[in-house]
Amino acid sequence: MTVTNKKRGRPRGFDKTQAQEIALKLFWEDGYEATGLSKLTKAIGVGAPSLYAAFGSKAQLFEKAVNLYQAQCTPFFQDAFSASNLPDFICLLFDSAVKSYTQKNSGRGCLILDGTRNASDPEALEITQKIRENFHRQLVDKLTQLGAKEPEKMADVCQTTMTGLSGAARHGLSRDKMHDVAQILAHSIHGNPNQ
Amino acid sequence: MTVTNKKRGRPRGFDKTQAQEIALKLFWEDGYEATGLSKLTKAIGVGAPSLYAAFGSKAQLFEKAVNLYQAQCTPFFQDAFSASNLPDFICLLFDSAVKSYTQKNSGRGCLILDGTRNASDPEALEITQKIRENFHRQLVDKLTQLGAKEPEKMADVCQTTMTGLSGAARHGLSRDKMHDVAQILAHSIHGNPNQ
DNA sequence: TTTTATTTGTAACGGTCACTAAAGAATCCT
DNA sequence: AGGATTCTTTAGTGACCGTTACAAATAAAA
Repeated sequence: MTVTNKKRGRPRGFDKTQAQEIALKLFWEDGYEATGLSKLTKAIGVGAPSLYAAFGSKAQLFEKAVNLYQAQCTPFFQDAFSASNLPDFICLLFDSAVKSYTQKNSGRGCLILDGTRNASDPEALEITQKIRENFHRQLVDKLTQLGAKEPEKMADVCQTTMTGLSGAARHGLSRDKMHDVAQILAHSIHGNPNQ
Repeated sequence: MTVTNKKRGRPRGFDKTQAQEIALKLFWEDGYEATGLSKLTKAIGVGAPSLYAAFGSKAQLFEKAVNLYQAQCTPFFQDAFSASNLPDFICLLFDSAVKSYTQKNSGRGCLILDGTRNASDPEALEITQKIRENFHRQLVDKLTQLGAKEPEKMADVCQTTMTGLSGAARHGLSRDKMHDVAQILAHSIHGNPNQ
Protein backbone atom coordinates (compact mmCIF):
# COMPACT_ATOMS: atom_id res chain seq x y z
CA MET A 1 0.00 0.00 0.00
CA THR A 2 1.71 3.16 -1.19
CA VAL A 3 1.33 6.53 0.47
CA THR A 4 1.62 9.73 -1.48
CA ASN A 5 2.90 12.67 0.54
CA LYS A 6 2.32 15.25 -2.17
CA LYS A 7 -0.13 17.94 -1.25
CA ARG A 8 -2.80 19.15 -3.57
CA GLY A 9 -2.39 22.89 -4.12
CA ARG A 10 0.45 25.17 -5.05
CA PRO A 11 3.64 24.18 -3.21
CA ARG A 12 5.12 26.50 -0.62
CA GLY A 13 7.82 28.74 -2.03
CA PHE A 14 10.04 28.86 1.07
CA ASP A 15 11.44 26.51 3.67
CA LYS A 16 9.34 26.60 6.82
CA THR A 17 12.13 25.47 9.15
CA GLN A 18 14.53 27.99 7.69
CA ALA A 19 11.92 30.71 8.20
CA GLN A 20 11.67 29.71 11.86
CA GLU A 21 15.44 29.95 12.17
CA ILE A 22 15.49 33.45 10.73
CA ALA A 23 12.59 34.45 12.97
CA LEU A 24 14.44 33.01 15.97
CA LYS A 25 17.49 35.10 15.18
CA LEU A 26 15.45 38.29 14.89
CA PHE A 27 13.30 37.67 17.98
CA TRP A 28 16.41 36.77 19.94
CA GLU A 29 18.28 39.89 18.89
CA ASP A 30 15.57 42.51 19.26
CA GLY A 31 12.89 40.94 21.44
CA TYR A 32 9.33 40.03 20.55
CA GLU A 33 7.73 43.44 20.18
CA ALA A 34 10.62 45.22 18.51
CA THR A 35 10.62 42.53 15.83
CA GLY A 36 7.94 43.70 13.43
CA LEU A 37 6.27 41.78 10.65
CA SER A 38 8.09 43.87 8.05
CA LYS A 39 11.48 42.88 9.51
CA LEU A 40 10.41 39.24 9.48
CA THR A 41 9.01 39.18 5.96
CA LYS A 42 12.01 41.08 4.59
CA ALA A 43 14.54 38.79 6.28
CA ILE A 44 12.71 35.62 5.30
CA GLY A 45 12.10 36.95 1.81
CA VAL A 46 8.41 36.25 1.67
CA GLY A 47 5.14 38.15 1.67
CA ALA A 48 3.12 38.64 4.82
CA PRO A 49 0.20 36.44 3.66
CA SER A 50 2.60 33.53 3.14
CA LEU A 51 3.84 33.86 6.72
CA TYR A 52 0.28 33.96 8.01
CA ALA A 53 -0.72 30.96 5.89
CA ALA A 54 2.23 29.02 7.29
CA PHE A 55 2.19 30.07 10.96
CA GLY A 56 -1.13 31.77 11.71
CA SER A 57 0.09 34.84 13.55
CA LYS A 58 3.17 36.64 14.83
CA ALA A 59 2.72 35.05 18.24
CA GLN A 60 2.48 31.55 16.78
CA LEU A 61 5.60 32.12 14.70
CA PHE A 62 7.28 33.29 17.90
CA GLU A 63 6.20 30.05 19.58
CA LYS A 64 7.81 28.01 16.79
CA ALA A 65 10.98 30.08 17.03
CA VAL A 66 11.03 29.55 20.79
CA ASN A 67 10.70 25.79 20.30
CA LEU A 68 13.68 25.91 17.97
CA TYR A 69 15.53 27.98 20.57
CA GLN A 70 14.92 25.39 23.24
CA ALA A 71 16.19 22.66 20.95
CA GLN A 72 19.35 24.67 20.26
CA CYS A 73 19.81 25.39 23.97
CA THR A 74 19.50 21.82 25.19
CA PRO A 75 23.05 20.77 24.31
CA PHE A 76 24.41 23.77 26.22
CA PHE A 77 22.79 22.61 29.44
CA GLN A 78 23.10 18.86 28.93
CA ASP A 79 26.39 18.59 30.80
CA ALA A 80 24.99 20.52 33.75
CA PHE A 81 21.89 18.34 34.06
CA SER A 82 24.00 15.19 33.98
CA ALA A 83 26.17 16.41 36.86
CA SER A 84 26.30 14.01 39.78
CA ASN A 85 26.79 16.46 42.63
CA LEU A 86 25.47 19.83 43.66
CA PRO A 87 28.62 21.98 43.24
CA ASP A 88 29.23 20.64 39.75
CA PHE A 89 25.60 21.23 38.78
CA ILE A 90 25.55 24.86 39.91
CA CYS A 91 28.91 25.60 38.33
CA LEU A 92 28.07 23.95 35.01
CA LEU A 93 24.62 25.53 34.97
CA PHE A 94 25.97 29.07 35.29
CA ASP A 95 28.85 28.39 32.92
CA SER A 96 26.47 27.00 30.31
CA ALA A 97 24.27 30.03 30.71
CA VAL A 98 27.17 32.39 30.08
CA LYS A 99 28.25 30.45 27.00
CA SER A 100 24.72 30.31 25.66
CA TYR A 101 24.05 34.01 26.35
CA THR A 102 27.23 35.29 24.71
CA GLN A 103 27.42 33.34 21.46
CA LYS A 104 28.56 35.03 18.30
CA ASN A 105 26.12 35.23 15.39
CA SER A 106 23.06 35.21 17.60
CA GLY A 107 21.24 37.41 20.04
CA ARG A 108 22.77 38.08 23.45
CA GLY A 109 21.06 36.88 26.60
CA CYS A 110 18.22 34.41 26.83
CA LEU A 111 15.16 34.52 24.58
CA ILE A 112 13.00 32.89 27.25
CA LEU A 113 14.12 35.16 30.08
CA ASP A 114 14.36 38.44 28.19
CA GLY A 115 12.69 38.09 24.80
CA THR A 116 9.27 39.20 26.00
CA ARG A 117 10.38 41.67 28.68
CA ASN A 118 8.18 44.78 28.44
CA ALA A 119 6.05 43.11 25.77
CA SER A 120 2.31 43.61 26.02
CA ASP A 121 0.98 40.75 23.88
CA PRO A 122 -0.43 38.28 26.46
CA GLU A 123 -0.03 35.38 24.04
CA ALA A 124 3.72 35.94 23.74
CA LEU A 125 4.06 36.52 27.49
CA GLU A 126 2.34 33.23 28.23
CA ILE A 127 4.65 31.30 25.91
CA THR A 128 7.83 32.31 27.72
CA GLN A 129 6.26 32.22 31.17
CA LYS A 130 5.18 28.61 30.80
CA ILE A 131 8.67 27.61 29.71
CA ARG A 132 10.16 29.38 32.74
CA GLU A 133 7.73 27.53 35.00
CA ASN A 134 8.62 24.25 33.36
CA PHE A 135 12.33 24.98 33.75
CA HIS A 136 11.71 25.79 37.41
CA ARG A 137 10.26 22.30 37.89
CA GLN A 138 13.27 20.76 36.15
CA LEU A 139 15.57 22.68 38.46
CA VAL A 140 13.67 21.57 41.58
CA ASP A 141 13.78 17.96 40.44
CA LYS A 142 17.49 18.00 39.73
CA LEU A 143 18.33 19.88 42.94
CA THR A 144 16.24 17.39 44.93
CA GLN A 145 18.07 14.49 43.29
CA LEU A 146 21.39 16.03 44.24
CA GLY A 147 20.32 16.43 47.86
CA ALA A 148 19.90 20.19 48.09
CA LYS A 149 18.45 21.15 51.45
CA GLU A 150 15.94 23.66 50.10
CA PRO A 151 15.47 22.76 46.44
CA GLU A 152 12.61 25.22 45.86
CA LYS A 153 14.60 28.17 47.15
CA MET A 154 17.74 27.03 45.35
CA ALA A 155 15.77 26.81 42.11
CA ASP A 156 14.69 30.43 42.61
CA VAL A 157 18.31 31.35 43.28
CA CYS A 158 19.45 29.62 40.10
CA GLN A 159 16.74 31.12 37.94
CA THR A 160 17.29 34.59 39.37
CA THR A 161 21.02 34.31 38.73
CA MET A 162 20.44 33.16 35.16
CA THR A 163 18.05 36.07 34.66
CA GLY A 164 20.78 38.36 35.94
CA LEU A 165 23.33 36.85 33.56
CA SER A 166 20.94 37.21 30.65
CA GLY A 167 20.31 40.84 31.51
CA ALA A 168 24.01 41.49 31.96
CA ALA A 169 24.64 40.01 28.52
CA ARG A 170 22.01 42.30 27.01
CA HIS A 171 23.59 45.23 28.80
CA GLY A 172 26.84 44.44 27.02
CA LEU A 173 28.94 42.80 29.73
CA SER A 174 31.75 40.86 28.08
CA ARG A 175 31.83 37.07 28.03
CA ASP A 176 34.99 37.06 30.14
CA LYS A 177 33.52 39.27 32.84
CA MET A 178 30.32 37.25 32.82
CA HIS A 179 32.35 34.09 33.24
CA ASP A 180 34.02 35.59 36.30
CA VAL A 181 30.63 36.58 37.72
CA ALA A 182 29.22 33.10 37.12
CA GLN A 183 32.25 31.49 38.72
CA ILE A 184 32.17 33.70 41.79
CA LEU A 185 28.45 33.14 42.28
CA ALA A 186 28.64 29.39 41.73
CA HIS A 187 31.62 28.94 44.06
CA SER A 188 30.00 31.19 46.64
CA ILE A 189 26.76 29.24 46.64
CA HIS A 190 28.13 25.73 46.83
CA GLY A 191 30.90 26.79 49.16
CA ASN A 192 28.27 27.92 51.63
CA PRO A 193 27.54 25.09 54.07
CA ASN A 194 23.93 26.29 54.40
CA GLN A 195 23.02 25.06 50.92
CA MET B 1 16.12 95.63 43.62
CA THR B 2 13.02 93.45 43.25
CA VAL B 3 12.93 90.31 41.18
CA THR B 4 9.70 89.16 39.55
CA ASN B 5 9.44 85.42 39.03
CA LYS B 6 6.28 85.60 36.94
CA LYS B 7 6.67 84.43 33.39
CA ARG B 8 5.28 86.40 30.54
CA GLY B 9 2.83 84.27 28.55
CA ARG B 10 -0.08 82.02 29.37
CA PRO B 11 0.61 79.97 32.49
CA ARG B 12 1.00 76.20 32.22
CA GLY B 13 -2.23 74.39 32.91
CA PHE B 14 -0.70 71.39 34.67
CA ASP B 15 1.94 70.65 37.26
CA LYS B 16 5.19 69.66 35.60
CA THR B 17 6.53 67.67 38.56
CA GLN B 18 3.25 65.81 38.92
CA ALA B 19 3.36 65.00 35.21
CA GLN B 20 6.84 63.54 35.69
CA GLU B 21 5.54 61.42 38.55
CA ILE B 22 2.72 60.04 36.44
CA ALA B 23 5.12 59.39 33.58
CA LEU B 24 7.47 57.62 35.99
CA LYS B 25 4.70 55.34 37.13
CA LEU B 26 3.74 54.42 33.57
CA PHE B 27 7.31 53.95 32.30
CA TRP B 28 8.09 51.88 35.39
CA GLU B 29 5.06 49.64 34.95
CA ASP B 30 5.16 49.02 31.23
CA GLY B 31 8.65 49.94 30.07
CA TYR B 32 9.73 52.75 27.77
CA GLU B 33 8.45 51.55 24.43
CA ALA B 34 5.18 50.07 25.62
CA THR B 35 4.33 53.42 27.19
CA GLY B 36 2.88 55.39 24.28
CA LEU B 37 2.22 59.09 24.06
CA SER B 38 -1.53 58.48 24.21
CA LYS B 39 -1.18 56.64 27.54
CA LEU B 40 0.92 59.47 28.88
CA THR B 41 -1.31 62.32 27.71
CA LYS B 42 -4.44 60.53 28.92
CA ALA B 43 -2.98 59.77 32.36
CA ILE B 44 -1.56 63.26 32.79
CA GLY B 45 -4.71 64.83 31.43
CA VAL B 46 -3.07 67.08 28.91
CA GLY B 47 -2.72 67.40 25.16
CA ALA B 48 0.30 66.12 23.31
CA PRO B 49 1.55 69.58 22.29
CA SER B 50 1.58 70.64 25.94
CA LEU B 51 3.78 67.68 26.81
CA TYR B 52 6.12 68.51 23.96
CA ALA B 53 6.25 72.18 24.93
CA ALA B 54 7.14 71.18 28.49
CA PHE B 55 9.56 68.30 27.90
CA GLY B 56 10.63 68.31 24.26
CA SER B 57 10.18 64.66 23.40
CA LYS B 58 9.16 61.29 24.80
CA ALA B 59 12.80 60.43 25.49
CA GLN B 60 13.38 63.68 27.38
CA LEU B 61 10.26 63.11 29.46
CA PHE B 62 11.62 59.63 30.17
CA GLU B 63 14.87 61.20 31.31
CA LYS B 64 13.02 63.47 33.75
CA ALA B 65 11.03 60.49 35.03
CA VAL B 66 14.24 58.52 35.47
CA ASN B 67 15.75 61.38 37.48
CA LEU B 68 12.71 61.31 39.73
CA TYR B 69 13.09 57.55 40.00
CA GLN B 70 16.67 57.88 41.14
CA ALA B 71 15.65 60.43 43.76
CA GLN B 72 12.96 58.08 45.03
CA CYS B 73 15.38 55.15 45.06
CA THR B 74 18.16 56.84 46.99
CA PRO B 75 16.58 56.36 50.45
CA PHE B 76 16.17 52.65 49.74
CA PHE B 77 19.90 52.20 49.23
CA GLN B 78 21.15 54.77 51.73
CA ASP B 79 21.49 52.26 54.56
CA ALA B 80 23.46 49.89 52.35
CA PHE B 81 25.92 52.57 51.21
CA SER B 82 26.54 53.65 54.79
CA ALA B 83 27.44 50.10 55.84
CA SER B 84 30.82 49.80 57.46
CA ASN B 85 31.77 46.26 56.45
CA LEU B 86 31.49 44.10 53.36
CA PRO B 87 28.96 41.49 54.56
CA ASP B 88 26.57 44.18 55.76
CA PHE B 89 26.90 46.09 52.50
CA ILE B 90 26.10 43.10 50.28
CA CYS B 91 23.24 42.00 52.49
CA LEU B 92 21.68 45.46 52.75
CA LEU B 93 22.22 46.10 49.04
CA PHE B 94 20.30 43.00 47.96
CA ASP B 95 17.63 43.52 50.62
CA SER B 96 17.11 47.11 49.53
CA ALA B 97 16.84 45.96 45.93
CA VAL B 98 14.11 43.47 46.81
CA LYS B 99 12.17 46.07 48.77
CA SER B 100 12.52 48.62 46.01
CA TYR B 101 11.58 46.15 43.26
CA THR B 102 8.45 44.81 44.97
CA GLN B 103 6.71 47.96 46.22
CA LYS B 104 2.97 48.24 46.02
CA ASN B 105 1.50 51.05 43.92
CA SER B 106 4.44 51.17 41.55
CA GLY B 107 6.02 49.12 38.81
CA ARG B 108 7.83 45.91 39.71
CA GLY B 109 11.55 45.58 39.13
CA CYS B 110 14.00 48.35 38.39
CA LEU B 111 13.32 51.09 35.84
CA ILE B 112 17.04 51.52 35.16
CA LEU B 113 17.78 47.82 34.74
CA ASP B 114 14.63 46.75 32.90
CA GLY B 115 12.76 49.84 31.72
CA THR B 116 14.48 49.99 28.34
CA ARG B 117 14.99 46.27 27.82
CA ASN B 118 14.19 45.46 24.16
CA ALA B 119 13.68 49.14 23.43
CA SER B 120 15.07 50.42 20.14
CA ASP B 121 15.24 54.18 20.78
CA PRO B 122 18.99 54.85 21.19
CA GLU B 123 18.28 58.00 23.21
CA ALA B 124 16.35 56.06 25.86
CA LEU B 125 18.91 53.26 25.86
CA GLU B 126 21.72 55.71 26.50
CA ILE B 127 19.91 57.28 29.46
CA THR B 128 19.65 54.04 31.41
CA GLN B 129 23.04 52.74 30.30
CA LYS B 130 24.86 55.80 31.62
CA ILE B 131 23.13 55.46 34.97
CA ARG B 132 24.13 51.80 35.14
CA GLU B 133 27.74 52.76 34.38
CA ASN B 134 27.64 55.45 37.06
CA PHE B 135 26.18 53.00 39.57
CA HIS B 136 28.94 50.55 38.68
CA ARG B 137 31.54 53.17 39.65
CA GLN B 138 29.72 53.81 42.92
CA LEU B 139 29.79 50.09 43.64
CA VAL B 140 33.49 49.81 42.87
CA ASP B 141 34.26 52.77 45.14
CA LYS B 142 32.25 51.42 48.04
CA LEU B 143 33.61 47.88 47.63
CA THR B 144 37.15 49.24 47.52
CA GLN B 145 36.53 51.25 50.70
CA LEU B 146 35.29 48.11 52.43
CA GLY B 147 38.38 46.18 51.42
CA ALA B 148 36.97 43.83 48.81
CA LYS B 149 39.75 41.86 47.14
CA GLU B 150 38.44 42.24 43.60
CA PRO B 151 36.12 45.25 43.68
CA GLU B 152 35.59 45.37 39.91
CA LYS B 153 34.48 41.78 39.73
CA MET B 154 32.40 42.10 42.86
CA ALA B 155 30.66 45.14 41.38
CA ASP B 156 29.76 43.03 38.34
CA VAL B 157 28.48 40.33 40.67
CA CYS B 158 26.33 42.82 42.57
CA GLN B 159 24.94 44.43 39.45
CA THR B 160 24.23 41.08 37.82
CA THR B 161 22.44 39.89 40.94
CA MET B 162 20.36 43.07 41.09
CA THR B 163 19.51 42.63 37.42
CA GLY B 164 18.39 39.10 38.23
CA LEU B 165 16.26 40.31 41.12
CA SER B 166 14.67 42.97 38.94
CA GLY B 167 13.88 40.40 36.25
CA ALA B 168 12.51 38.00 38.81
CA ALA B 169 10.24 40.74 40.14
CA ARG B 170 8.97 41.41 36.63
CA HIS B 171 8.40 37.69 36.14
CA GLY B 172 6.12 37.75 39.17
CA LEU B 173 8.26 36.18 41.89
CA SER B 174 6.80 37.09 45.28
CA ARG B 175 8.52 39.51 47.64
CA ASP B 176 9.00 36.74 50.20
CA LYS B 177 10.66 34.39 47.74
CA MET B 178 12.82 37.21 46.43
CA HIS B 179 13.85 38.03 49.96
CA ASP B 180 14.95 34.43 50.44
CA VAL B 181 16.90 34.52 47.19
CA ALA B 182 18.61 37.77 48.16
CA GLN B 183 19.49 36.44 51.59
CA ILE B 184 20.91 33.18 50.24
CA LEU B 185 22.99 34.99 47.65
CA ALA B 186 24.25 37.65 50.04
CA HIS B 187 25.18 35.14 52.73
CA SER B 188 26.79 32.89 50.14
CA ILE B 189 28.94 35.66 48.73
CA HIS B 190 30.24 37.18 51.93
CA GLY B 191 30.54 33.74 53.52
CA ASN B 192 33.01 32.78 50.82
CA PRO B 193 36.57 33.45 51.99
CA ASN B 194 37.61 34.20 48.40
CA GLN B 195 35.78 37.53 48.36
C1' DT C 1 -9.76 19.21 -19.20
C1' DT C 2 -12.12 20.47 -15.48
C1' DT C 3 -12.27 20.67 -10.54
C1' DT C 4 -10.35 21.28 -6.15
C1' DA C 5 -6.89 22.76 -2.96
C1' DT C 6 -3.11 25.55 -1.51
C1' DT C 7 0.25 29.39 -1.91
C1' DT C 8 1.44 33.49 -4.05
C1' DG C 9 1.73 38.75 -4.88
C1' DT C 10 -0.82 43.08 -4.69
C1' DA C 11 -2.96 46.10 -2.13
C1' DA C 12 -5.19 47.44 1.33
C1' DC C 13 -7.54 47.35 6.24
C1' DG C 14 -8.21 50.04 10.75
C1' DG C 15 -5.28 51.29 14.39
C1' DT C 16 -1.46 53.28 16.77
C1' DC C 17 3.10 55.43 16.72
C1' DA C 18 5.81 59.89 17.91
C1' DC C 19 5.25 64.37 16.62
C1' DT C 20 3.64 69.13 14.97
C1' DA C 21 1.38 73.28 12.19
C1' DA C 22 -1.89 76.58 13.11
C1' DA C 23 -4.83 79.32 15.60
C1' DG C 24 -7.09 80.69 19.80
C1' DA C 25 -6.57 81.76 24.83
C1' DA C 26 -4.32 83.61 28.84
C1' DT C 27 -0.96 86.09 31.01
C1' DC C 28 2.71 90.11 31.51
C1' DC C 29 5.02 94.46 29.80
C1' DT C 30 4.82 98.92 27.79
C1' DA D 1 -5.40 99.42 25.15
C1' DG D 2 -1.93 97.07 22.40
C1' DG D 3 1.94 94.15 21.67
C1' DA D 4 4.72 90.35 23.20
C1' DT D 5 5.08 85.88 24.97
C1' DT D 6 3.74 81.40 26.33
C1' DC D 7 0.52 77.68 26.63
C1' DT D 8 -3.68 74.95 24.97
C1' DT D 9 -6.76 72.93 21.67
C1' DT D 10 -7.88 71.06 17.31
C1' DA D 11 -6.61 68.56 13.87
C1' DG D 12 -3.56 66.41 11.31
C1' DT D 13 1.23 64.56 9.54
C1' DG D 14 3.64 60.32 7.47
C1' DA D 15 5.18 55.98 9.07
C1' DC D 16 4.54 51.77 10.91
C1' DC D 17 1.74 48.07 13.40
C1' DG D 18 -0.41 43.18 12.81
C1' DT D 19 -3.54 41.32 9.74
C1' DT D 20 -6.39 40.12 5.69
C1' DA D 21 -9.48 40.24 1.03
C1' DC D 22 -8.82 39.14 -3.36
C1' DA D 23 -7.36 37.16 -7.41
C1' DA D 24 -3.61 35.11 -10.11
C1' DA D 25 -0.54 31.05 -10.00
C1' DT D 26 0.52 26.24 -9.37
C1' DA D 27 -0.05 21.88 -8.15
C1' DA D 28 -2.77 17.14 -7.65
C1' DA D 29 -7.25 14.70 -8.20
C1' DA D 30 -11.48 13.93 -10.90
